[in-house]
Amino acid sequence: MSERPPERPPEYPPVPRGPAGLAAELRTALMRSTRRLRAMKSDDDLSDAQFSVLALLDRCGPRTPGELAEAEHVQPPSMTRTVASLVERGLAERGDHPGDRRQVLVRLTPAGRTTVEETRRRRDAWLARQLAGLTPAEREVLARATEILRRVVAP
Amino acid sequence: MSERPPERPPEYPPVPRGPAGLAAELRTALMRSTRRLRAMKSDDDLSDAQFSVLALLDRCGPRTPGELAEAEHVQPPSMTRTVASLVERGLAERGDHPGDRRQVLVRLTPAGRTTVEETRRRRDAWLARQLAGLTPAEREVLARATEILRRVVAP
DNA sequence: CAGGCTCATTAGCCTTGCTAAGGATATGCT
DNA sequence: AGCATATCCTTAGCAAGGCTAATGAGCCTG
Repeated sequence: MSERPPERPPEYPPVPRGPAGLAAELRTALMRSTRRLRAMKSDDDLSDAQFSVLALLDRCGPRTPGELAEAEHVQPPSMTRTVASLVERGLAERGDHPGDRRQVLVRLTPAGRTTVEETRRRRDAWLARQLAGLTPAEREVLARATEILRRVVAP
Repeated sequence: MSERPPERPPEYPPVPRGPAGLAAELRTALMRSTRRLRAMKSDDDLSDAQFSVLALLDRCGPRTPGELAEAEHVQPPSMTRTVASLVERGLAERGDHPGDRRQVLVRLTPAGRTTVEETRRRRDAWLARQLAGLTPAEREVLARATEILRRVVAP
């Protein structure tokens, strides 16, 4: 087996074009990119879970905790906690659900809306810098890949 | 502001081609894809952190905890714990470092090698099925995007 | 050979996932 | 109507996996 391997890991293999091989390389690239993006957040930032819910509320409007849990692929108690942390910070608020008093409608506060926009800008800054170093043709490939990914992993 | 919004969220906007706009849409697509992939793991599977280290050891050969921590963008104590869990499961083992007895070399066991290959196959299966439904041209776009992402987020 | 540095580990905290269980409200059946 | 069941959110308690601070072993420099 490999004893002490070379200092620099081997060059990347070419990306296969068939579904199985492509899946392996694409998955790795997606995971690593996401990890890298995640690492760019500052310490006093919102957590991932918090920001994700905030962004969802911003994009889709008021939602019940159950809907949020389903959208985030999380169990309801986890969402209860995330929502509670947002409410504590004054970024969201719970309100009555019209017509079903078991349910609750979570909505952004004005502060929440501001925060989501600021955070988004900040988180995108690093990636935007990297993309600025690419050629227009390369950005075109990424833009088209984005569209394909949206469909492939559509909820 | 938006009161009870439409049931179906609005159609996705077109993906901008400039760095800033592209960054926003690309980041979202990456995050969501990764979340979706992550959700595909079965319950008795390795955790993300565990699998990631196992895969790294498989790809790059024996490494010290410190090197692993750096590669995973994690603090050393976190890696100590992850490595410990892999050792407990019999998937990795600690061995002496030649020439520096403070350090430790973590390496895969044969069981670890088998596990990483199986897990990889299983995790890729879902994505491969989705990709099989695309046209060759679309897969070509994803393959080229993979190559670009590798460079963009390179460690 | 003494002091300081590096590496791994331990201890202890926090967040965020989970399941199980509980309370309030809605719904459906008789 | 009245009671059983279902649905929805929440509470309680556990586990995983981040983090920092502190510890101990081994290396190295002056």
